[in-house]
Amino acid sequence: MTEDGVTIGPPSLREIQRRVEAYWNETGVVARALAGRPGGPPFRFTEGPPTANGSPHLGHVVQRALKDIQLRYRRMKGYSIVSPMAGWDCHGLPVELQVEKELGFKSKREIEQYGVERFCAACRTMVEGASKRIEEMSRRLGFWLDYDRPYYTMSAPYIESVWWSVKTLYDRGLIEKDHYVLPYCPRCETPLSSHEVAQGYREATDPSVTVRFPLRGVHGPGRDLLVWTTTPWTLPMNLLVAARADFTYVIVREADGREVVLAETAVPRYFPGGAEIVGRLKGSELEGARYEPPFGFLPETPPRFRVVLDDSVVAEEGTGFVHTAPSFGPDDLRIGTREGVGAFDPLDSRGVFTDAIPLVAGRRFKEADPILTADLRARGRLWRAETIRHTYPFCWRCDSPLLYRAIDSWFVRTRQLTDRLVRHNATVDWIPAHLRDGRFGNFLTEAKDWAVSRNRYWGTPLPIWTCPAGHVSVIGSFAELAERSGATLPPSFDPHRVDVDRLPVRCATCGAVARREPYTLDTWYDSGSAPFAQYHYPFEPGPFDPTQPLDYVAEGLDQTRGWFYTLLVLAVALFDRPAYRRSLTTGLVLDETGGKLSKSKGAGGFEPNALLDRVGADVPRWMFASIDFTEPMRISEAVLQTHGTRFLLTVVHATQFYLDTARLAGFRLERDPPRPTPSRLLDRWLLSRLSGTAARVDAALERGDPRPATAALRTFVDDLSTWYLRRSRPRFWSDEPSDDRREAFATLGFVLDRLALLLAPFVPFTAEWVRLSLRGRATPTADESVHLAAWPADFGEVDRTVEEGIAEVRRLAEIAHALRATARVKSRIPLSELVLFGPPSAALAAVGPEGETLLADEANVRAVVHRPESERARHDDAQWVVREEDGRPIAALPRAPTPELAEAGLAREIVRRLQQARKEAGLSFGQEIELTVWATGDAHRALDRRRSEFEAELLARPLTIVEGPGPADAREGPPTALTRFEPRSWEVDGVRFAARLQPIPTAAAPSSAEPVPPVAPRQRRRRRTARAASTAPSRRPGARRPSRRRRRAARQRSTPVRRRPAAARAPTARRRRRSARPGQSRPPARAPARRHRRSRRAARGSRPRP
RNA sequence: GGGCCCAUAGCUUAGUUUGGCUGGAGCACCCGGCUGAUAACCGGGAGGUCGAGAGUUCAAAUCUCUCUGGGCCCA
Repeated sequence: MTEDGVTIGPPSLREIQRRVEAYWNETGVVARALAGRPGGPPFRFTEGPPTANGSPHLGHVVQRALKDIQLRYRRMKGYSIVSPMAGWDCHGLPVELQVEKELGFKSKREIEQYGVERFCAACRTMVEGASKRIEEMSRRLGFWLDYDRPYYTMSAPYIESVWWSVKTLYDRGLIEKDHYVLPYCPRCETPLSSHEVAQGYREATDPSVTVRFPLRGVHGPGRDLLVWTTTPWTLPMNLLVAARADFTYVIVREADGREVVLAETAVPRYFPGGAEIVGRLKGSELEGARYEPPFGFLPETPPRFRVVLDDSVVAEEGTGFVHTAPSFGPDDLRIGTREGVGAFDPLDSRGVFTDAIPLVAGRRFKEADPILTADLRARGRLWRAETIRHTYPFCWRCDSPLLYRAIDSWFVRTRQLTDRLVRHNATVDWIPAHLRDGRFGNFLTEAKDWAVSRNRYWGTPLPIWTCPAGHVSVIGSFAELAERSGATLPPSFDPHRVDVDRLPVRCATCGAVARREPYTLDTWYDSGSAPFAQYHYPFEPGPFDPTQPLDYVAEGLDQTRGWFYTLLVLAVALFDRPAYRRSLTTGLVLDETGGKLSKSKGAGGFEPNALLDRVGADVPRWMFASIDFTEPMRISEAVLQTHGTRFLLTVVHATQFYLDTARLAGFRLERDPPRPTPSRLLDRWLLSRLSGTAARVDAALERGDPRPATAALRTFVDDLSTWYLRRSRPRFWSDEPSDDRREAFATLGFVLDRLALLLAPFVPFTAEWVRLSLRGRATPTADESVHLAAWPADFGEVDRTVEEGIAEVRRLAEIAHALRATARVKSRIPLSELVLFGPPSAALAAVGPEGETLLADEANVRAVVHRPESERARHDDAQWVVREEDGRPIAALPRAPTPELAEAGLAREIVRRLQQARKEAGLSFGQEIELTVWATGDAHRALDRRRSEFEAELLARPLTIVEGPGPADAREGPPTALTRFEPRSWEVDGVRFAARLQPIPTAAAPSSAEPVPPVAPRQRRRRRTARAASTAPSRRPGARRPSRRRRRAARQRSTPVRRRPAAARAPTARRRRRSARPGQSRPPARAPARRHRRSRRAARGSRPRP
């Protein structure tokens, strides 16, 4: 990536995001990608429409990231995405309540006074605003959908398609009106879906009363049934008492001589002190027993107030007799219907008692509890009154206690579909797999009929009309509506309640004016229609194929009861097929403490826009594709770092290393470079690793699960950065355009180019930057985008021999490092040989001398030699450290270097200190210096013999070597801005030396005239330590003495230092020489020193040390 | 009350489908080393009752049962 033709780098992740966004915007890449390649096979997809009623949260981010990964992969594979449309779920109670809140409304009456039309217009405005916010977040996240032509569930064509489906279902007998018990919010004056209810359970205190129901006839008088309830307000509506046929009931004589009847299992709960049992009978013997109703407000016919048998009665709580008020419980209604006693509901739509129950007329339902209880007590009917703590449902939006009541409602007869739902679901590939037969399968078999009507305003009007004679007409299109109403629909026709209800629809059967059923559709019905309704099917030709399920959907776990369910029901009911082939389901996103990220609580630092501002899109994308998203996800800064930042920075810096070195070497990567065929072992190894990684990534994405792919990529990038590059650096620094250097660049360039392709679905910004940077064009065109490139068709071969050989080299290198640690010989000091006992392993032998060279370099030994195990004895412990495993010798290393090697090591040591001193003095990489070194004895000899080497590596012109102890005022430790050019002294392993370095002023680098502040030494560590210190104490209460390192860091912190941005540093003469381009800010690290050293060594015929 | 899922080092996790090597990584920590692409890197160390218990088996992180804790759903 370039800016004004000048390479800058390495950029931050945010900077990468900014540049890539600009490039996409300028070149129109997104539109081209969305248009797809003509003729590609379809990949069927539908965006699950988010409810447009609030601000985006992290839950949106995870699903959008995962969807986008799959879609990008399919696009690169040549599929045509059907459809890439964004979509918005516009209707429903959440939207209405949000608007009510904004308008300050508390009841439906206020809406009607305000005007339904105005109210719906306000809903529309709200939806448009909220959808823009989610759209904006999605765009920033890099989720490429067609946001310019989205589907809205509130649009006229969409609604018409929904109407078509309602009519189709009705014609198939799958939609009916029924009287059914539903959770009902008296404040919102509408039944709620189970999905909505589930969000509102909480602990509540309610009355718990046990009431006497005196028996009549053969079982009475003088004997009472004990009946328990937590809803005394329903007692006036009691019509029956249910008992269970197979329970044993006992008759207990009380102190006053009266007898009560209850289940035997309930006796310990009701008579903890023991009971006088005077009789026993089976529940079945009580069938038909008549009793006095608790209140006398209702007529006794049809035959009410008797004991009936039902299996819903449980032994665990209550008395074994269940108060049955058919309008106020599902079992109650079922029993009441079965027994033909009808139903009775004296509450109005706000849950207030009507005059039918004079005792509590005008009271809200719960307010009746104490009044009715007092009345029962006064009449001697109350056996016991307590309170109980239990979970009770409240309205998830307005917090009113809900009630269960029977209400007229339209149902989709999903129970008629159960077999087909289960059968089609069996073909779905669920990720995670257990959902298929577990939670989702379970839900399918247990699901009740789906109540789809809502007594509300902002929703798809239920297209069902009833005439006074009771004839039902279902209208399935706007044309039909026009025909039946004799009206011409204006172009601006808005198919919501007001416009639709203006039209005088006539009954198809008798011609009378019919009235529309005054309901809106459950908004889940809207979204479940998305696969066909987004295309206005069947009214317009489009890509929707009714025979084909979607290939892929991805949503949160909550959608098993929501969208996944309604999609399936409608797919089965309308098209008799599954709705999707594969479903990826994510767990909940939690904050770092494991708490919910609710909108009301706010999402802290993880609010999507704040997060995107902070770290860009690729970090959360990579994170969500890496962690186990099928379980609840605790998101924290640490997780973000571990699973996001770290990986991306490694990719970026590896790329930047290539860019810097390739530029100086004048290497240019071909566009779409062919796979090189290098001869070097390391290169072949890297290519083989790439091949294996690519195959794994492809298999994982094909399977629809990104996790194995990100795991493989993480390992690969780690291998690339920490092994391949570490072992290959000198090749890239090489001054001569050798075959070796060319192969190194060709290999790394090719691998990074391919890596960009493999990363593109996951981290589109970073991948784009890598790809474009490699091409190095000042103004890249859309054609060059990684997202318009084809997924690699051929992954290349995995070379097992090479991979196993390198694995063996790495294993042996670890042993060699361990031996050095035991011998306490620093890596910097070369040793003569690494001895390997026994014949070379097959893996090592297969990679030949090159493998051993690699091992020798890594171990910093002059040679790797093999000796028979029998020679173990010749490697005595005084001279050697030996690694043994299971009593057999494995490897050995000399305990000390030869004098010659020790001197070479000492020289390295001094160079290393002086390089560090250069850095600490704030000198740029190419700055030439005037250097004076004072040393005595071995150190002086080591220096003196390597004069030219020192000059070259340290850019010391001139270099003065003085035999002597150096200036008395030489300081130890890192310099300050003031002392950085004054003499310093060091002590290394008992050897003292001192040096003074000063920059040589040049026209281009007037360093003494324009002082450069010293670069902070160990800046990284200090920063990290500071951070750790700020967070650690809370985690580690046991106050330990600070480590030596920590104390050292604390000392260093006290030195004020400033760091100058790299770009601000003056260009050097060297850089000017090497590149005609202006403004290059950073030549490759250490390039000058390494180059000189390597070329001289090459001339001498010795290997460069690692 | 019922269903599904999860539990491996301080944190993130591999291994569990199909029982078999001394349970493997990364971060963090300690010691040492290395370091001008990297927020790094390399070696060593410490840290694990594989949530608890029981069972099956020659052998259990893995299979079975029970329990505990957590999550989600249903009621």
